[in-house]
Formats: sequence, structure tokens, C-alpha cells
Amino acid sequence: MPREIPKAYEPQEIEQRWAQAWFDEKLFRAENSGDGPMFSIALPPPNITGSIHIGHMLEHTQIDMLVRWHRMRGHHTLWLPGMDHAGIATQFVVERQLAKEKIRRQDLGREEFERRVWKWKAESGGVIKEQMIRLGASCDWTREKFTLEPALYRSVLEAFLRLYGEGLIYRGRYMVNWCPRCQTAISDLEVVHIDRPGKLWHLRYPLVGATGDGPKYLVVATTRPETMLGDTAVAVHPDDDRYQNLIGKTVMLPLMDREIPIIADTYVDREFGTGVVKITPAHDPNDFEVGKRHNLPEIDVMTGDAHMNDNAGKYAGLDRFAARARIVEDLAELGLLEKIEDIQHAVGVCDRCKSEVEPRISEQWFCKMKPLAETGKRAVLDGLIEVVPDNQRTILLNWFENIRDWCISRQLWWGHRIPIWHCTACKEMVPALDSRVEIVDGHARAASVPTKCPKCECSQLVQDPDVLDTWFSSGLWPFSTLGWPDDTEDLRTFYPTSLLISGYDILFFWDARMIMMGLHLTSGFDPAQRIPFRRLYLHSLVRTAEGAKMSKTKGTGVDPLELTQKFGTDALRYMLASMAAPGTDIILSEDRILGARAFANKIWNAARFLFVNLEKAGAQGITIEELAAPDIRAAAPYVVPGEGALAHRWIFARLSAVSAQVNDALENFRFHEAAQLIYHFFWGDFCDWYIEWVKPQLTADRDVAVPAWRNIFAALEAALRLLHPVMPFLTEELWHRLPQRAAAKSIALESFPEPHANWSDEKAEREMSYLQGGIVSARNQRAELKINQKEKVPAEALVLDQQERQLIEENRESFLRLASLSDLKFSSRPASSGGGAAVAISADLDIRVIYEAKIDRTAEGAKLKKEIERLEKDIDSKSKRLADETFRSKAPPEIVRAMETTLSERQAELQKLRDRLKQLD
RNA sequence: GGGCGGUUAGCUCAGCGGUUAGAGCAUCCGGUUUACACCCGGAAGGCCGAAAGUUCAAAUCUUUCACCGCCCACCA
Repeated sequence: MPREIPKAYEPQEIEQRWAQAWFDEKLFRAENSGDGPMFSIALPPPNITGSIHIGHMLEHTQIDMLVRWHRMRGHHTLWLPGMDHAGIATQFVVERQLAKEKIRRQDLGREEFERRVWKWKAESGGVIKEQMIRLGASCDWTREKFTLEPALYRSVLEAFLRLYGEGLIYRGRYMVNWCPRCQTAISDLEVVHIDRPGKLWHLRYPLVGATGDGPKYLVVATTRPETMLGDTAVAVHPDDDRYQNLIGKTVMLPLMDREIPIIADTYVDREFGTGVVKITPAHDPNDFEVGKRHNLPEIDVMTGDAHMNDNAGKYAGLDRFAARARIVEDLAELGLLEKIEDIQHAVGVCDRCKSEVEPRISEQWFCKMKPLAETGKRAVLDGLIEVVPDNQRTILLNWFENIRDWCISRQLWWGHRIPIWHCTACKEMVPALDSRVEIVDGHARAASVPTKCPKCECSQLVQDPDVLDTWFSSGLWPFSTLGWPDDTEDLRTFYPTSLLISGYDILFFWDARMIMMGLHLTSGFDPAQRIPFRRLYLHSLVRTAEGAKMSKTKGTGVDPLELTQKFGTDALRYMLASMAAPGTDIILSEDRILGARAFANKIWNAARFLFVNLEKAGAQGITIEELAAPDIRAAAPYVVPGEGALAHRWIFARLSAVSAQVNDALENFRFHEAAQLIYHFFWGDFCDWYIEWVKPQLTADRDVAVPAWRNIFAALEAALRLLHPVMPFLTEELWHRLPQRAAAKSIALESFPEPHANWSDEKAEREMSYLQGGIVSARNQRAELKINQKEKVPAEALVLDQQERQLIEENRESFLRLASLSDLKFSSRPASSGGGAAVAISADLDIRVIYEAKIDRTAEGAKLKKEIERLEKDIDSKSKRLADETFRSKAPPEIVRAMETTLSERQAELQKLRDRLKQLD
């Protein structure tokens, strides 16, 4: 590795090079043996529906920061990557591609279609993996998994067969959410409700046998007139006085000329509309229940693709919306349309394709959730799983409590085939004999296929055509990826995983289901051994400026690689981390990215400065090995004779303090805080103060230069390690410019900075901040006086304290240089000469720049007066507080004491300002 | 219908009981001493959405309200 650092920071080249090197060297392969603490985390497997977007990058940055941090702290660290086959989503993508060639999947047939999807999987999966590598995700690619690979299919079979055996998975004819576009059942969670303007049609159903003066018909209201063709009753509330005498009678269903009963059911809300409801058991979940209670026939009037079927009489063949229009028209013509009301109502649409979902009765597989959710809830309540942020915990518990059974079967071709065979003779359901799989054509199938029906001995068995909901296999992810159901070394070592980081948008879809599945399926007497993860952190979502979720289908997804090309991955990672405050969604901002890039550039140039100057030192025969070899760094800080001692002590004190704070921030998922701390330390403390302070020492005599250089390199190297989790590429690159042990491969495998007892130095921090205050004050006055930056001017300092005076004397050269002063005199009285008008007077150190200049006395006076006013107000309020006996007795003593010292400081400050104002006149 | 989150400097956001409320960007003033103009030095800018309450003390806790955004929910 060359020592010289190129002038321009070009992240693209560096990043690509290291990404590849880390991958090729399998640097992040986890050991599943050995002692010491363990840290494991499973990647939320991205869907193979394309490429990853900026939201993934936020997630991966957060995970990677923690993973790198733990690894550097010496934990056995596993970040297991992989991808999800994403049944319905992927099938949708491939179908859409086929549509471009005017092909339907049915034209291809199941096998050929699956082949096409596998082909797509190779493409998309490859892109995603490549992206992740490029973005620096330090996962263990040797353990990469895919939800549809043989080993994971085996886990799915095992889970299914066990749950089936226990009666927790059952099959039945129920009302489910049906997507007419995807032609499959979907779960409740996959239905999204969108508020749309709609209409409420009031229809007249003629009463059969209506007497002369009584009502001629009942009025029912519906938002979906087309379903009336399948009505098999109308219902009223049993206690509704208006309709008591009608219960048990019948109405004539218009258009169909079918007589249907008037029934009584408490489901009906008397207050709503007319208090009469049409009952369509085959097309509405509530009506389905009502129908069951009253033994009503279920008349399905639609096909799977939401056209009217033969039961719809003359409307057969029409699309549901066309039928709706026609029916309304026909009813109006018959005088059976009472009125049309405009309303706003929630329409359920398919999460994937946004078609209106159709409630439909069909034969599906379900998973009983109550017992599983109960266990999950207890684990969270007992604190076995810590949920952060806390409000998400409540949301999760709430969901566990109101859970309903989960429809797990999908009429798709892309997914895990249900391991049940149906006997063609007696319809008996026969499960696979065990969970073993075999590989046919490179893909997994259930191996232990039943050959004979145990009930009727028939050997004609047909496998259930359905596949499982994607989330069924995702629910097993933390343990299926580690080899479950086998008792593997990985499973023993890394399960339960330490942490899960996921977006809160999939809390129910995924996180909750993993909790339930993990607790139910994995082994161990203690639930603490079966939970899938010990901590659950729900990260924010990246949104567009309008607040909408990033979406590939909407084209609002931002490609992270595009941004990294432009700004660099490290910068992007830093930006994301700095915005990742828990609980608040993130809106991308170009300004923030630019700021992050500037930071990366700053780090680069700071390092570059050191190496450039070292070359000059090289002329004096000082080598970098002598200054920065690992064992030399380990012994820092070194004592620097003369002026520079303070700054060196100070930077190590800061390093220690910041390390403690960063460790704490990362422990608590406070990524933004960690990022900000590091930024401030590196840019503010290290560059602006430390390097500027010690610059002259770098070219001084050996006895000064050598220890100074050694400290700088030690501090730089520590800073790089501190920065590494968030900016892995840049730090890796720079770290290799320093001498390292022969075996040292990567900064990623070095230790993370920890607070050092012998680095902490409160005195140094206090003294430094005293001097900084004086320097800033002098600079301020120079600026106010519009003194040319090159011109050095004398100043006077009012210092009464002997120790403080000594401190300044000891750092005189640095002080003058950094404040651009030519001389500094001490005085025990406020300086009376000169025109310096300083507003920024610190109570600590009153510096007075001496400079004859025309100053705008009225402007200065106004400024001073404003400041005085502010101080007076503050002093007034503080005096009052301190005079208040209740405050003195009730507030903690340290608060009172602090206020007293502040007050006296303010008063001193005020006095100085008043003096100055007087001089001005 | 329930629940959650947001409302703080022109912008993007921190701070979530105790000093004069912070950062970055933008603005203004001044700077070519070979680390960095993706820079350096300095400044200005805020009754912390509204109201009431709790407290010695409220941007921070409670309640109500307003607007914005999410999530959950079988009222036709």
C-alpha cells in the first residue's frame, strides 16, 4: 500500500476495490466455535423482485454498523444474508414481463413458468447480492440462503407437517380475500384499505304478499349492487319494532325473481340506513357468518377473475363493474332504485397489484393463530424479547391479542408446494411422510411422497396444487437458515439470534410470525432459548418528500447505487445513519448527502495532510514506522515537551469520552447520535483544534516532533476505528496507509475504541476549553473590527486568577497564533485603550483586542445594549429563582449551586459589558 | 371507529424535566499562508403548532384542540 494519498478523494474506486477484496477474502465469515460472546443477526431477506432501494440501504447501514461494531469488540459475529422468493410479488413481476411478450402464464404451463421465474431469480438475486457487496454489507456470504432452496424447503415441510399434525394447520371452506388479478387468496394483512369516494345504492325489494295499505317493499342499501344477484335473504334486527311483523316473511329478489326470506339477526345495526340489510353469504364476510347461522344457501355469482358467472343469469360474462352499472340501470328502469348516495368508504385492494379484493368462499389452508400468538405475547411481556422503540411493543402486543387465523395457501405457481396429497377416491388428505426433500432438476421436492391412501388403500394420490404464503417460510428464517430442524453447530451457536432489525411496516407480516414460529417450533425447555431474537429494533422508513413510501412500482424508489456513484457509499451511509433517529421516518435530502460527502472529504484530507507533512519530516530522518507502528501507537499518549503538552492530553481525553458516548449510542440504536458525535469529534476537535494546535510541532526538533507525531498517528488511527462502522471503505483505505502488523488484514478486524481511564483528563478538558474561549473571543473581535486576517494585532487580557494567567503563559505561542495576535499583555483592570468592541465576552477570559479603527459607535452601542438587556433579564430571573425559598428547599442542591455560580458569572459578564459601553461613550 | 407519529432557526433535522434551545445546509461579513473552497475564521437567525394544567422548574410531563402523515378496524 503506497503511503502517498492522492489529492482527490475518489470514493468510487476505493469502494469498489475494498468491497471486492472483503468478499474475495471471505473476511466476514463467522466462526461457530470458540469462546467469547456471540452476536448474530439475520438479514431481512430482500425480495427478488428487482434490486434494492434506498430503504434497504438504510436498513443495511444500520445492521452493518452494529455488526461491524460487535465484530470489532471481539464478538463471534454472524450476519447471515439471503433472499426471499416472495411468492406473489415475484410471480407478479414475471407475469408482467411475460405480458410484454403477450404471454400469459397459463400459456406456458406450471413447469415452464417456474423455469422462467428461476431464471429471473438468478438475475435479480445476482443484482441484489452485487449491490449489497458494493454497499459494504459485512455479511457472511458463505452462509447465504434463499427461501426456496432445498434446505429451506425442508424446514418449511417440517414446520408444516408438525403444525398440521398438531391440528394447528387445517383446511376448510371459508370466506377469504381473493385477488381477481393475481387469482389467488391473500391474507388479511395483504389487503390494504384505501378510502375512495363511492356510492351507496338504496334498492327496493318488493314484499311478497304485501297487503293493500302496508309497505310494498323493503329498502336495502349497498355499495356493491352486483352482489345482489347472490342474495339469499334480507335481515333486520330482532328487536326492531318497525319490522317485527315481517320477520319470517319473504321478499322477491329483483332481477332474479327469487323469493328470499326476511330473517332476524343481531348483526344488523338498527340505526344504519333503513335497518334492513341484504344478505349475500357468498360475497361478504359478515353475510357469510349470518348465512351460517341461518342455514342460508350460498350463491356465488362470480368467477375467479371477477366476472359474473352462470348464477348471474343474464348478466353472466360481464365484468363485475360492468354488471354493476347494468344492474343499477335495470333496477332504475323497474322503479326499484330508491336513491343514490355519495359516500366515502374504504375499499380493500390487493397489496401487490392494487386490484379491488373480492371476498370469496373457497377451500383454503389456514393456520390457527390464537395459541401461537398467546405464547408470543407472553415472551414479549416477560421481556424475553426487547422491542425498540417502545411504542412498537404496544402495537405488537395489541396485534397478538386481536389475531385471527391466517390463510396460508396461495393459488400461485411460485412457492413452497403444500405437502399434502389428496386421495382421488375418498378425498382423504395424506401428508408427506416426513420432511425430507429430493432434488429434481436442481430444485427441491418433497421426497417422502405417500403412495397409498391410508383410508381406502387407493393409490391415486394427487398433490395439493397450492403453495404457501411467502411469509410462512420467512417466518422460519432465523432458524431455517441455521440448519433447523437439524441440530447443527450453527443453530446451537447462533440461535436465538441477538437482534433483528426490520422496518416497522413488516412488524405483523414477519417479525410477529417469526416470534410465534420460533417459540413453537425450535427446541429448548426455556422459551428464552426458543425466541428467534433477543432484541427487535424497528427502523424508520425512507419516504419521498410527499411522505409517500418508496415504491418500485410507483417509480419513487431511489436506486442507492446511483447515489453512491455520485456521492460515495461512505457518504451515503453516513447521511443515512445521521438521519436515523428512532421512531421518525426519513425524507431524503440532497443537502444532507452533500454534508456527508464533505465530511468524507474532510477525513481524507486530514489524513492526506499528515502524510504530506511526514514526507518533510522524512528529510530529518524520521520514518513512519518509528512514529506509527502498532506497538508505538499502543503506548500513546506520549509526553510532548514544551507548549504542546496540553493539546495532546486533551485530544486523548476527548477520544476517550467520545468512545464512551459512541459505544453507548450504538448500544441503544441511536445511530444519529453516534454519527453526530463522530462528526463533531473528527471535524471539530481533531481537525479544527488539535491539528491546528500542533502544526508547528510537526516540523520542530526531534524531541518535540517525534512524540507529537506519535500522538497524532495514534489519535488518527483510533479515530479511523471509531469511524469504521459507519464509513467502512474510507477508513479501511486510510488505515492501510499506516504501518500495521504483518498479519493484519483489515481495520474491520481491529478493536473498537473504548474509554481509557488513563486518557480521561478533566483538567485538560477544562483548560483547553478556557483557552478556546479566549481564542474565539479574540477572533470574534477581529472580525467585528474588520481586521485583515493577515494582520496580527496586540491584545490585552483581564486575568485575575494566577493559575489562569500561568495557563495562558504556558500556551502563549499557540494562543497568539490561533487568535492571530501579535502580543498579549495582562492587566488587572479592564483595558481602557484601543477601540476593540467585543460583544463575545466570556466570563472566563476577557480578551481585548487593541486596534485603532473607526468603529460604528452607535451600532456597537446598540449591540452592547441588546446583549446587556438579555443578560439583565437572565440575571433578574435567576436572582428571583434563587431568592425563592420553595426553589431552594425543593430543587436538588446541585441545581441550586449550579445556578448560583452561573449567576455570578453572568453578573461578572454584565459588569464587563457595562464598562465597555461606558468607554464607547 | 380505534391507535401511533409529526408540528423547534429560511430548509432538513437533533434535543424529550433543570445553565443563555443545538447541528448541518442556506444567508451575511472576512479570508489564495501548498490538507481540504466538498475549505478556514466570524456573525445573524427561534415567544419550540394553540390553549389549559402538573411542578420549585416545562420545547421536554398531562389534557384538550388544530393541521400533516402513517397503521389497524367486517357497519351494509
